[in-house]
Amino acid sequence: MHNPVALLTERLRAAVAGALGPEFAGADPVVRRSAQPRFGDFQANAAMALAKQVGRPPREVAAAIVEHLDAGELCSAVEVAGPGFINLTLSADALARAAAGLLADDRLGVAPAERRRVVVDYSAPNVAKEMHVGHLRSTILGDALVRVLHFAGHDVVRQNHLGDWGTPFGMLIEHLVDIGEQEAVRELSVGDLTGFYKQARDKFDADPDFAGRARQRVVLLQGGDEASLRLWRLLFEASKVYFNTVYDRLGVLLTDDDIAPESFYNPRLAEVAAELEAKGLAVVDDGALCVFPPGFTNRDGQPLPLIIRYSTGGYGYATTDLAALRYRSLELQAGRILYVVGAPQATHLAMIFEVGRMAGWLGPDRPAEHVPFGSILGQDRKMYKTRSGDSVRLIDLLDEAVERAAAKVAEANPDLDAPTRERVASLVGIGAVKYADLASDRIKDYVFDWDRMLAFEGNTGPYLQYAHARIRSIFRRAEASGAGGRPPGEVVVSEPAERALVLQLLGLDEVVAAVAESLQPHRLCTYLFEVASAFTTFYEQCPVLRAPDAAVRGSRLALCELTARTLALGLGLLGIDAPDRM
RNA sequence: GCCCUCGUAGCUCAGGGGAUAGAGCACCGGCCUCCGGAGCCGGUUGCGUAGGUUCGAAUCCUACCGAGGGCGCCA
Repeated sequence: MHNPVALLTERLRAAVAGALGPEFAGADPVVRRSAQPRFGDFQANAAMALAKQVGRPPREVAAAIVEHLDAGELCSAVEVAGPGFINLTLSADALARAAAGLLADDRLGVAPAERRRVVVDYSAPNVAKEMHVGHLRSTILGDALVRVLHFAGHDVVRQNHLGDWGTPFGMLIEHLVDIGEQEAVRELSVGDLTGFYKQARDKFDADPDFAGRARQRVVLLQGGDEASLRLWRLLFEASKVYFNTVYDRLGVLLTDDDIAPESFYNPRLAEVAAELEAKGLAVVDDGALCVFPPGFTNRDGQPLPLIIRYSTGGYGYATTDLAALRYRSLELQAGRILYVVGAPQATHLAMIFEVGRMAGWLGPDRPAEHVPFGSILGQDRKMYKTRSGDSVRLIDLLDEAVERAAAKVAEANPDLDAPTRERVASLVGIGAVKYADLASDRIKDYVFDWDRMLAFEGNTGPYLQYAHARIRSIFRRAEASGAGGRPPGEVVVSEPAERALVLQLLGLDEVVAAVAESLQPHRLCTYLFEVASAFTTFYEQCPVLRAPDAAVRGSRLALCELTARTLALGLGLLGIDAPDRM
């Protein structure tokens, strides 16, 4: 245990119980990083609230807590300040011991969480349809959350809920028949999905004959017609090839094993409908089988239905979503089910979850959570589009990112050989796009801006990658000078910049736990940026290679090592690679 | 009409019960012959509005204003 907040909370908790009686043993001491250095490293803010409860002056309560506090080997100073804050300053020894602990720990102090099976639904592109910026957020956020949850110690099950079923497939299959199987497969697998879909759509709208064939084809397909299914599989497989090239480019963890498409649930739809009916939850309304979860109303204030079975007898996405929810809960045995899906689907998912609870598939011990996110906007504050008004193809966006990054990298470091430069450009370009997406609170829309995301200054991916590469270069230089960089020495914390850096490095456990709980990767981004900032100050004020003596030099190299590892690990949890040179 | 989300510095964003609200960019003025400026220091400007809860509110609640989104057989 290297997490100072956790350590101090434990000690303060005992002190509160000692000072005020065992009935207060459960009270949260409210330990936080201090707002300013003159208030110490941490502060415990519980005394004011507790004073109210026990009817004693807050400073007196704070003093009593301090009196009962056993933190001698942790703190060099403990004092009551202001209205009743308890300011805690960690001793240099405690900081040095904690830093040494981090250095010896592959997990850099991150304590494993109580293991749960967490199902994460994300990405979910549509077969025979282009991946665009909307899929970008779900894919990147989902990937980062999967990595964080896994590292935190959970058993993560990825679910890529591909859109591969429904009415559009009639027209897509007929279009495939029209242009020939080989040509269709070629177009789709190389990524000309926009053209393919649009042509089918145009014919559907313009040609009544084609539209009729398309409708007929849907009936055949959903009726299990083998010839139609074979054509449908062609579409599916070709699209999968394309999706995998995009995923590969993006560097996300999704594989074919994670694909659980809509069609996977087809055999379960009738079952779901029957179960909801049997439980008395679903009723027929206007010929459609519906569930009316409480609390949802339509325009006219009437109860809003979740339609389980259309009056035509077909099933829609609501039923598929319910079948998926049931599968994840009962068959995958999920302890937590996450949906990384855009904010506009909030009402739909809330209804799905409510029905899931009514059906007994969800409960307090197995919750489903919507992880909503906002839209990507252009500089005009409207949905990010190309100049011609089309949605931006994800693959084009990634190409442009790498191209722009290549120019930046060539400028920053002209000495890199061509293959390295190419590799670094890819890591920096993709990293920049990912980081820009992850760095602000996901619930808000964010403004897409190439210049800002690729800047080497500010809270950006390239800045953090650069910070990491620069630290690695210190070690290369140390080794080249023959003085030897490794193994790093024993940590000694004396300078203010050193203690600030160590304090920051000790915060990883907290932030990883916070991200795993709140599902907000931007907190990790903020943390990493603060690590890099603290390092910059340290590097500015504390000579490393030209330190006054070998012991100080060894200690500072150890701090460099810890910082580099923290940055690399943290970026890795966001799905971003940190090259050793760039 | 009802519901959801958002509104913090000129711009892009953190902070989401605790002390004097921060960062990057932009602007102005200084500094450093520095381990690859990821430079450093100082200055200017801000919590949409009005109430309420609280020892304490940018943070929680209510209303209003503004922006975006959703609201029955598409997914």
